[in-house]
Amino acid sequence: MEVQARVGAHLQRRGLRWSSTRDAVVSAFLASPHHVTVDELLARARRREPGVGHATVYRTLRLLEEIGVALSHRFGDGPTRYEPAAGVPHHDHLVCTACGRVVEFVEPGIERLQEEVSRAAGYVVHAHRLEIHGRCPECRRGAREVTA
Amino acid sequence: MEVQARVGAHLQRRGLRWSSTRDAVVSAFLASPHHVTVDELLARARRREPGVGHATVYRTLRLLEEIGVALSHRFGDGPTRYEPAAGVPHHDHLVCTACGRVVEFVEPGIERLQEEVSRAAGYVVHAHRLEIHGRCPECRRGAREVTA
DNA sequence: GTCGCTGCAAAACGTTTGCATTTAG
DNA sequence: CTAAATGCAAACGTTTTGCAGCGAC
Repeated sequence: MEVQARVGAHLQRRGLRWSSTRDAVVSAFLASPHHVTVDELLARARRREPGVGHATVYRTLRLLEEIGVALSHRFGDGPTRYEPAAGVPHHDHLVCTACGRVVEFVEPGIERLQEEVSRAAGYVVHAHRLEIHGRCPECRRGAREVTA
Repeated sequence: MEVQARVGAHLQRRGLRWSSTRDAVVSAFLASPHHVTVDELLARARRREPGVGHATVYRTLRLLEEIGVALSHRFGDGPTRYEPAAGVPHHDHLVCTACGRVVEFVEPGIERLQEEVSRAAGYVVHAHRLEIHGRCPECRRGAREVTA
């Protein structure tokens, strides 16, 4: 597993350890769809390691972010959501304001213009984040309610 | 004052009232720089009406957002920040990851591409939000620390 | 045997809400 | 007089932290 190896290398380099709990959380993360919440991850990790506490999930996710394997987003209100950063090309998000569904998209032109703007302002870019909020096609017909 | 009139009209239309506390908060908001926090607003409002509670600031800000006079942003971690929505053209934000400074910019090409992406996906856009995170020119030279 | 990791509970944080009271209309 | 608005404190949901014990190396 590519990602596991990458995580392992970082842990070793920093004198950190590989535990079965950590393995359960990382595996849960890798097996999850994009934009999972900590609670969803906790439930999945507990299927393998029933005693996992939620603090551990938070701590592990922070580690994965530092390593560059996970990305976090806060769409609208609720809890922070996580997605893989490794092996997944950069993309932006379309968020439905009615049902909460999130769609990913890539628009090279936008990426390029962002680079230009940043360069012109003299910034060294670390990250960027674009969210478009609107009603998705399904929610435009019929009174579907908020689900996610 | 244009904005005050707009707020007044909405209040009347909805059977809401214009109190001196509300006036203090709205004035504080209008007199503040962009991207103020609730705490900053509270401090400023208290200069005129010392007893204001923070719940009132939150409630008033929510009202201003509903009316379309204020916009909220959550850059990175901290508290929600507010800026005027009326009379200020749409813009995006460059956030310095070192000092927290926020610069506004407009890039019509990005706006246009966002519209195209949304239309292609069948979404009806309500809002969009683009943040670019990086080191600002000042923070690139010298080890300036996080301030905001 | 070290020192990092863990679960738990408690704290922290920003925000919202319930309620008794005040106040605008 | 009615109902909206207020301040306070308590509640909320999410995330972080302190700590004593456990477990990897």
